[in-house]
Amino acid sequence: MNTLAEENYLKSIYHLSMDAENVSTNQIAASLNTKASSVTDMLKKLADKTLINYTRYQGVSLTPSGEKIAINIIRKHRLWEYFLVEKLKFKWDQVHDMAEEMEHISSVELIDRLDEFMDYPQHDPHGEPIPDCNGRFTASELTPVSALSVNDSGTISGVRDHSSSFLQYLEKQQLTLGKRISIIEIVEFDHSMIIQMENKKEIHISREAANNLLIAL
Amino acid sequence: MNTLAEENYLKSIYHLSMDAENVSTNQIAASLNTKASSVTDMLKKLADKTLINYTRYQGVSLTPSGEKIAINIIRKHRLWEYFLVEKLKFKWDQVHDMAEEMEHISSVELIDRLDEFMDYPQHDPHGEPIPDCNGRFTASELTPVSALSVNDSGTISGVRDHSSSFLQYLEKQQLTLGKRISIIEIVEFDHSMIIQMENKKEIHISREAANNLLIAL
DNA sequence: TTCATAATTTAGATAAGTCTAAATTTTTTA
DNA sequence: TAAAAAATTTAGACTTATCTAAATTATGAA
Repeated sequence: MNTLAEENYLKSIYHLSMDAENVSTNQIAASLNTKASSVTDMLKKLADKTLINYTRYQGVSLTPSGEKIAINIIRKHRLWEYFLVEKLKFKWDQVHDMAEEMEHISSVELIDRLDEFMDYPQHDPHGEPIPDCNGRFTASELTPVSALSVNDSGTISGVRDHSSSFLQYLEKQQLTLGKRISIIEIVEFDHSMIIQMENKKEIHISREAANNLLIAL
Repeated sequence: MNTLAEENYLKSIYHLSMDAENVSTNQIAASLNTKASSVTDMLKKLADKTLINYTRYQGVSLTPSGEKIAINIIRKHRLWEYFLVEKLKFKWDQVHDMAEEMEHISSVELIDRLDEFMDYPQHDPHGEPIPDCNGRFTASELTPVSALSVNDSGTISGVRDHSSSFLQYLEKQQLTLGKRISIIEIVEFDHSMIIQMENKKEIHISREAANNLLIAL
């Protein structure tokens, strides 16, 4: 088994690998709120266990076994988030920190039964896909609202920013998962957008918000 | 907040305090599978935090704040055990190790909502009482079967030994919580007992088993 | 293409929790 | 009640994961 710290490093490397082939020491340090020197120490340890590919000064990538562990942690995180929202009625902006602890509960059978109990959900409360018990999942093709043009429309299906301030803002504007929206106007000056909800209500959102709100076309 | 190790020490001291006023270093070491010297180190630390009363060579007891923490961990342990059995359909002999990890999830609101989700259960799957959100609970008066006399009867309401071997044995004999039994005969030679189930079936159990099976009269 | 700057690694230290072996205190027993 | 035995504590060491400060390597701008 792996320690809690090791699991957090693997998860962080996995997430950072979405954006780049190789992940840098500083990126990991920033994402885990530690110092680069601490990261280097841990990278050596993970490389010894062949969970990552690491050459000094060159950044790292996950090996197949490292990736498997990372995906399993992410599966647990997302299933527990789903549980917290669907069964315990938490709001989508409240569940991250709790799931951060729960993702380290080790039992495989527990998580498989939880999955079954909730009827095999496909997405967590923020629209992220939930890997199945074999680690397989399809990262659906989502587009940021900021990439749309006037008259385009789609269904809100995810967020890039999981901060509670952003999630609470969306909640207040009723910009929640599953809602259909269409683009009414794009303000040339600051790239803010006016969007229309199904109930015809119009909402004005910043470029920043549009960039972090994801749509299925 | 307290570390995982601290929480486990407090819980152990709490349980051991059921049998004796003051708990000894060796008792704690045995219950946590560590060495007495490690226990001494931790006792100093817990005493510094005023979670225990400790004088060298004299054993320890919990302070009110230490007891509060211990009871909270036990509440979490028992609620998660209930969840695992009632919602995820685990057997009563499978849940201890999982709950041992889950009891350290810190969120108070999480555990209170879990309690509500399950409709405020009073007992865990082994018959142990579940403290409420204020830490209050009534340790019901249970009698070991071994203390009964011929013709006495009662309802199986708890176990002293939580080992999976004992629990599996009980399950196989259908000696599960809620079943009514009565004493038919006590064998003088080895103090084993012949008991009768509601369906008239007779079962022969050892003194050892009778000692670990608890009855509400 | 060289040199300043940024990124990364190494060296050495620290804190938590554990251990073994030795020293001390308490308890038991003769 | 004094010695032997048992229980407990102390001393010193180890591991994991972290840190700061210094050294090294890589990168990018002139």
